[in-house]
Amino acid sequence: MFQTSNVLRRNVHSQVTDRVGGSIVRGEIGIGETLPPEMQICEMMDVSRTVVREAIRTLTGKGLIESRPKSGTRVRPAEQWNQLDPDVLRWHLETSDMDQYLAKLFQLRTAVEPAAAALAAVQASEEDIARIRAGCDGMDAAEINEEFVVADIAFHQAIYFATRNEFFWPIAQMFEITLRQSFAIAATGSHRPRALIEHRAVLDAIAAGDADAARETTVVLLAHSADDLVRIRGREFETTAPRPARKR
Amino acid sequence: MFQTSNVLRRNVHSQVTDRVGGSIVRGEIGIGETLPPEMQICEMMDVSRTVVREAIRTLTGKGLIESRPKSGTRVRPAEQWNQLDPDVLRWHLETSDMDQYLAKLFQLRTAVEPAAAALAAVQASEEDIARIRAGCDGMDAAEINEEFVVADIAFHQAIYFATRNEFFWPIAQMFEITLRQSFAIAATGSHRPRALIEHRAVLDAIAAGDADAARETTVVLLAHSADDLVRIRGREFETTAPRPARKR
DNA sequence: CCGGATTTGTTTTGTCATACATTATGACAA
DNA sequence: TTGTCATAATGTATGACAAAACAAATCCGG
Repeated sequence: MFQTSNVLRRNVHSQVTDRVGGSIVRGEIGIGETLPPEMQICEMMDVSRTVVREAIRTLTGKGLIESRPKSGTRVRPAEQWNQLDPDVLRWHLETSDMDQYLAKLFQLRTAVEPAAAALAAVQASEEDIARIRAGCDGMDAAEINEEFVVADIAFHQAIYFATRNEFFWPIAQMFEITLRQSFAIAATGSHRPRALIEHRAVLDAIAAGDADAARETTVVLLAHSADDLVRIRGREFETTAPRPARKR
Repeated sequence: MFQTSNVLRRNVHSQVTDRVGGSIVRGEIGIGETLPPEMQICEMMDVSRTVVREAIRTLTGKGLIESRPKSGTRVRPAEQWNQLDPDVLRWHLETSDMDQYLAKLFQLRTAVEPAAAALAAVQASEEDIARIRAGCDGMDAAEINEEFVVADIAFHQAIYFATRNEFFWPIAQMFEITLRQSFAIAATGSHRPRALIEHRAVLDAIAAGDADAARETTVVLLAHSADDLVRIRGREFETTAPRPARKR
């Protein structure tokens, strides 16, 4: 329990948060179970109670646990965790593999991003559009793979922000984690030109205020990205997306 | 600054969290600005530094602020807040009006819920389906309006949970807040029978494992719900949804 | 003698106060 | 410009006490 992460963090309470949070997400403490009393955790980790309590407050804020005098601090049902929180996400990634994460992320993107693009087409300000365009230009100018991925991610994030609906924003945050974990997701080689064209198509639709076009171009873009992913990672992703113009 | 909320909470640091968090979401502290030093907040609210620090940790955990020695505690860009966090949501609701909240929530639901239903059709376990069915039955058996809304919400939440993709779950959480704030959103009078039929249709599609049917029935259900909302609240909602079978 | 309400006790979190450590920032000096 | 140092803020530790919740023991009426 409370295995030490190899990541060195600035202050002590962040480290404790990391260890306890990791243990919970990893399932070592189980839903509904109570963690050890604060004083015991202090001894286990050789830190003061101040630090332990602040870590507990952080985790409480993320919805992982809840405390009551006498009865102790219990792990809440996973359905109530802030699953999109960067830390929770990171702890998940330390457990489950990248493929599974990417599959789930793609399920979410397939659900949300077309609608987000449509919304952006209606709601985006000049600055929002400039930001999306900057992403495109960045992909264009990218020389190494890493620059390309960074610009790509910035492009997609900008679309979520351009919806002017803050409930879409946490999804954009998730790309940061993806970024840090893997640079191998970029469209490689011959696929890059096509990706660029498709990104421009989305940009143009949003800039023109054409919601339907924005949605459809995004559907195409995501479908091709999924194909690339399958090719790279060698695994089928259960998106259950309405494929753009097929049987149905 | 730090206006006292009329909500009485159990422990002191929750109250401080409420006041400071509210001030930030309300925009009284502005992005990038630093809040007063901890000791000053202590004096302002007449509490110990322990309490203030734990409140700050909570808010840090929700992505609202970040602290550094000497330079102080600054408000982070709203794009990095955990906008789906129940507390953040509540603070938003104390500021912006319910109509605006409902409109944005509906934009999100329109984007996500059809895909979530489709995913659920593929992924749901027997327990998941039983849970969805329980929502339906609850709506059926409901006598007063309040019971109907509770069951309705449980139904939709169950669909998100049935996706077996935890990234969809925080959206289901949002319904709790809606619930607490307003019971006037239910389908009223003559609309209730139709709502029931449409909910059953979604349930049947999911139970049958038919992803396409689940998606389409959900689109219809949401479109009609939106119509009801417009009728009740008297306001047009910008969903930019692909209307089911119309011009386009 | 029994059953239910009440009291008391104990454990754990919640709050306070104080002292000191650490770290960034900005001013001053080389 | 660069380096050093003072300073002001957050970070950490410790010890004490308050409050709450659960459980056991106790009291009292039947």
